[in-house]
Amino acid sequence: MPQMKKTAPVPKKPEGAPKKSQQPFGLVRGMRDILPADHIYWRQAFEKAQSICDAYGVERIETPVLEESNLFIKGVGKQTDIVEKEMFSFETLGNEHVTLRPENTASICRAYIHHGMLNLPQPVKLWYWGPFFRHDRPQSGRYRQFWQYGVEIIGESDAVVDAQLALIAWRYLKDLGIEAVVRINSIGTPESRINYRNALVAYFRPKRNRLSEEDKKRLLKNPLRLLDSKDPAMAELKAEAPQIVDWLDETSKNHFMRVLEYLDEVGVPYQLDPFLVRGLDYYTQTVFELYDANEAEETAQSALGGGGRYDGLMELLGGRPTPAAGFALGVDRIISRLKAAKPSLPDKKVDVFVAQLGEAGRKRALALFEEFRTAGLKVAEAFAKSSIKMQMEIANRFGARWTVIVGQKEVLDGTAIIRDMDAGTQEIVDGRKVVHEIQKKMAINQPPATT
RNA sequence: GUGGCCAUAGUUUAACGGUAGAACAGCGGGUUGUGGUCCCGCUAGCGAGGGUUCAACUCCCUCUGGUCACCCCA
Repeated sequence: MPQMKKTAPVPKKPEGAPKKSQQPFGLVRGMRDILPADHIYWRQAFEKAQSICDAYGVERIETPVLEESNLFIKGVGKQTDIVEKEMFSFETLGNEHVTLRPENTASICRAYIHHGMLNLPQPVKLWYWGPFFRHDRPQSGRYRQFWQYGVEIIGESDAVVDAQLALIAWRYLKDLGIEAVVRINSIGTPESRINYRNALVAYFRPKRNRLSEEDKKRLLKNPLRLLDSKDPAMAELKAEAPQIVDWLDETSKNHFMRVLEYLDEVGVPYQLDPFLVRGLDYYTQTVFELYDANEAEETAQSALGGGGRYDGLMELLGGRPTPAAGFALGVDRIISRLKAAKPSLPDKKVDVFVAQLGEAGRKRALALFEEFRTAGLKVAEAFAKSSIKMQMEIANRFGARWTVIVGQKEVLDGTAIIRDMDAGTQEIVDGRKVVHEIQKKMAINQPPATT
């Protein structure tokens, strides 16, 4: 249970004063509620993810939100920002050191090893959708609990997989109406990365007095990060800086070329970005990020997702050496684009509203509702309301095409009233055939099925 | 973690050194069995704590939160 911090003693309320109820609870920093109004978008995004994964033979996996801290320290990399300052870590009552997952790739590799998935036909293709946690400072498009949709393809080293992943991510966004551009680069093998790193340091060290304080730190700590410095003075320095492509071995170069060829073939727009390095240690070879093509400049939060190959991770986590690649997309950012593009999606309208009057009418309506529902119609009600006026108002709010009214009189007569909500006309029909009557009307009103 | 800006009902907001108006939403009415318009009413607020002052929502400080930028990422 969360404990309130002990502060100054709460002053006693004067006797007889109107008791002010407790201060309402707020949200924990960086957390947020996703309200019903937004679920139209969330649902759309989720269903699209599901269908595209089905189409590509990618199967769903969910790993726990809580993992051993060491999994991430080892998997993501001790030196990374994620591990150094962004993890929600704590010790359990059983003295376990656990962490709320900051990303999913390490967990999925853990699951792959744990369940012996190497005995499955390779590659194993998995997708996930769920919440992740990073103790970052909240900002536009950045929350401490955020959602990711991701795909991992494990057990295949061919370049076609890299291209396919970028394709799936790009295609997914496009199907949702978001034009994205893939920025892509190769960082080669761990060896070429180290060589390149040394070359970078050699290049920048003589120029270190021209670097910002921030960049000086990077030069010492993580020289690759110098490449995505936003310091304008860096622009010219970067232009002359060695590029990693020149440090790739033949195999890596070849691999990268093939990825690009495949992307050309399927028409995925990409930009070569020689300065793209990613913040997680496990990447090898191909790395890519997806950006909103309509966002003029790379503003802070325009990255919609990223991914790449991580051939060394499985072994690092104690499994057999297994090549793998994947991507993750930021669902929250996608949703905000969706909302911006279509501020109001039409509410799902209801076919029929069942209105009732009097106790007998209510009983009949209860049963009638079930009849409609079983028949597969979208139906709504407000049984708790007794005024017909109120019910009509609610029916209207539901956007009901028809309202079926049963009151005392109709129950006695064995009839029901069908009101056409658009025309404002109504007719009396046989109470046992209401559902059938509505279905007949729907058939008339519905245009013939599209081809 | 660092810096700028901000903080009034559920939401968008107004005003004032002497304790707050509005719009939208919500709820209820406009005679008892009928909606979308219109009219009326009701509910609901100064983020928390401290200081200055006769008096603070209004000035000052701290905290909390939001936002934007950096860092980094999704």
